[in-house]
Amino acid sequence: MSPAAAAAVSSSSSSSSRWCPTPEQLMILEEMYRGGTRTPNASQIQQITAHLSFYGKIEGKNVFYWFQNHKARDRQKLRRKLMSKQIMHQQHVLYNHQQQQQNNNGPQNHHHHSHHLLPQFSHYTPVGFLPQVGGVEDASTPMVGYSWNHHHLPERCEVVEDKPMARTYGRDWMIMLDLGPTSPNSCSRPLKTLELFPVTATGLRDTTSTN
Amino acid sequence: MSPAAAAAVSSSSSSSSRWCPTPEQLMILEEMYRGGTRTPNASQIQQITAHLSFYGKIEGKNVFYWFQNHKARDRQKLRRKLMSKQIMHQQHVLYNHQQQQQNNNGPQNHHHHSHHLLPQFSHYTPVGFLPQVGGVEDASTPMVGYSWNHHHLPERCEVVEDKPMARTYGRDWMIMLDLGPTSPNSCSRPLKTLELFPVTATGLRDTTSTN
DNA sequence: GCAAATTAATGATTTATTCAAG
DNA sequence: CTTGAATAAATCATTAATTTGC
Repeated sequence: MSPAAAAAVSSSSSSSSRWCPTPEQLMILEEMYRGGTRTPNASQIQQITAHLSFYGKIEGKNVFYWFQNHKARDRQKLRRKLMSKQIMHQQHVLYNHQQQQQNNNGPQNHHHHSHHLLPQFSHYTPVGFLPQVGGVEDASTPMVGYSWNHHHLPERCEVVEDKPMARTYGRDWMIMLDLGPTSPNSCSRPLKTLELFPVTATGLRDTTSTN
Repeated sequence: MSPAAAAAVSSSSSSSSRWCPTPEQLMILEEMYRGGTRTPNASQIQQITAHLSFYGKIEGKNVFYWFQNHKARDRQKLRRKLMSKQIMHQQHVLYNHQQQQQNNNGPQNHHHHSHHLLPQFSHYTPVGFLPQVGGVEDASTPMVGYSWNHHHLPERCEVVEDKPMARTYGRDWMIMLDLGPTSPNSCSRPLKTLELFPVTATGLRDTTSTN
């Protein structure tokens, strides 16, 4: 899996501060996503990474992030869609309301079941969390927030390998890696022998300011 | 809530689903936090983990999570405090208002400089993010939200080494790990030797064996 | 005193937001 | 404008405190 691994690093340029997926990689990822993969666990990510590394430099975190972002933006897109639909609906209602007030005629077969209106136009749509299993894609069916119970998964959900155990908590995990190429800061704190009690964390100040 | 039913997970080894910090570990972590550490990077986390592993089983992710949670809850606490202060202030104003309406006497030296009121009572206090550098602790000084500019750091901030580049994205990263070693438990928790230690304090904490 | 039943803390995950490279 | 990267907020879940009836 190291073939392309070292690719860009030493050779020309790049050192691109961020991963740039090749078309093949992207295709594969999208296919997997379409196939139902949403939150791959550690081993899955490793596999995927290994697989994709054949087409170009890539790391596990890239895959991790890709799925996170894709999922989030998909959901966001969907939310936006629903919201606009909502707003249109409200406007529609409002419109009809005004119309009715202005001229009380015409049955106007508007079928607004007043229920199923979103909680409210709070700046923060409570859309909540959907279980991350099947493809959420279209969701022409509102089911705004609120929990499901399996069945309901829109056709996709084919081979969701994912350990079928209820609540697949990968139970695996990430650990830090990639300790800064060079001494992160002053020398390498002996690290062994643990200078008993650095009671004052002085050395390690964090930062990551303002974000 | 649930009956004691859950307790029966046979294997003595509880396989504690979650890390349980020993008093020593906790002490050290808190000291570091107090010292200013907020979002340690990979290498820092590794060091810390190494350190703490001397007092009991621990993983990098535990340290990572600990800081995340601690920081978040600190912020939350602070936010709550500010909010209640806000509310009290409003109530105070309201109270005075009513008083004034009811009986227009008494100068009531209430010193409410109407400015310095938070943007508004939007359901979502914009308190925002404080830069996580110095000890935020008391914050008797409001400085509600709004950016600082270094200087102002309360005494702590000594050696800020960390790349001084603005917006230090020291982002090194995590990679997946621990793909279930097939027999995760097994291995008897070697506990890294060290086991022999006056782990003392509260003999009950255990954490050792079986877990 | 002591467990079962509640509640409070807090470890672990997921989701939403934000920042900035290209 | 799109999207990789990173952080913060919200949430879930389990353990420790605490309360309560005996």
